[in-house]
Amino acid sequence: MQIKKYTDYGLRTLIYLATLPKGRLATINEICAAYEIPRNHLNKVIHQLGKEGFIITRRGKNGGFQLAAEPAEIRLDHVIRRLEGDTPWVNCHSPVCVIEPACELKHILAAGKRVFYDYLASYTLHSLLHNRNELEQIFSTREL
Amino acid sequence: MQIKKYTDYGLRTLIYLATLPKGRLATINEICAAYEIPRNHLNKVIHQLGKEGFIITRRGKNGGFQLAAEPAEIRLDHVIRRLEGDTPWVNCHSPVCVIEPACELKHILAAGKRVFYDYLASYTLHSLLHNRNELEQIFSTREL
DNA sequence: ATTAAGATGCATTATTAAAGCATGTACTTA
DNA sequence: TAAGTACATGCTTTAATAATGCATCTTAAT
Repeated sequence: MQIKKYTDYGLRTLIYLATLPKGRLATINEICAAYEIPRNHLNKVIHQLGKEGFIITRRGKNGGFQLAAEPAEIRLDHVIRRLEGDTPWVNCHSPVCVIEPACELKHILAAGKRVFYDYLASYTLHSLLHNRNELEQIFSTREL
Repeated sequence: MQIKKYTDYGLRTLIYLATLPKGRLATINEICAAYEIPRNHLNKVIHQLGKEGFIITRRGKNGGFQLAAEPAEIRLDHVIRRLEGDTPWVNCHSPVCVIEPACELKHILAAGKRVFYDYLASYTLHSLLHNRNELEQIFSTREL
C-alpha cells in the first residue's frame, strides 16, 4: 500500500515545472539532475504526463515540456489516479476467490478508494506550492 | 496500490470464522481447503491474527481458532491496518527526495490515508456477512 | 546535414510479496 | 506418559512487478 516511484516522479516533475517562470520549458535531463533520479524511468513518466494532458511536450532541438494548465487547475486526484493506474484495491480474481459473488469486501474497499480520491480532489498542484520560495531555493542551489 | 494477498487471506479467514456456529474451532487446513490457498502463507496470517487479538488460537490436538469477539466488534480498519502494515503511502526517503523538507505531498497523502481508514471504521466483520446464507452454502458445498 | 530533444520498445535488475520447507512447542487423549 | 495433532517460528526459495538500462526512432531547430 504505497504509491509507485513512477507516480512520485510524476508529481515531483509537476512541482518542478510549477516553480519555473511561465512559458519556460524544462527538459528530462534537467529534472533528472534536480532530483537525482534515473533518466530512463523519468522518460516514461514524462511521456505519460504528456499523453494525459498534464504537460505539453515539444520534441526536437530546444524542445522540452511545460505545464498544460495553471497549477490550481491540476488536481492531485487526477494526476495520481492516472499515473498510479486505476485498478481495484483488492484483487478478487487471480487467484479466483470462491466467495467472490457473495463478498461485500470489494464494494467497501471500492467506496474507501473513492473517499480517498474525493479527498485528494480538494487539492491541486497549487496546494503543493505552499513553500514555493523554499522549493525554488532548493532547485537553484542544486544547479551549482 | 492494492492490499496484499496476506491481508486478503486474513479477511477471508475472519469471514469464514464468522459463518461458523459460536464456539466451534476452525483449523488452518480447513481454511486452506475452503479457499484453495497455500497453507504456508495462511499459517503466518493466522498467527498474526492471533497475536493482534482478532482470533483466539489453541494449539495441540483438537486445537484451532475462533473469533475473539462478536463480528460487529471487529472493525475493518483495525484488521486491514494491522495486516497491511501502517507505513506512509509515499516514501520520501530511500532514495532521499531533495525537496522533502519543503514538500506538502506527504501531509496530503497522510490525510488521505486517514480519510480512507476513517471510512473503513464504519464497517465491521458483521458488514461482510450481509450474504451470510450464500456464504455458508458456498463453504458447505466445498466440503463435499 | 547536424544536433538536441522527446518517443518507443525490449532487456535486465532490484525489490518485495508469496510460497515452500523444516522443525519447535503446546495440548489432548488413549 | 507416549503419540498424535495443531499452531508457532525461522529460514529459504520462487514469483510478480516495479524500476532501471539500453538501443533506436522520430521530430524539430539551426
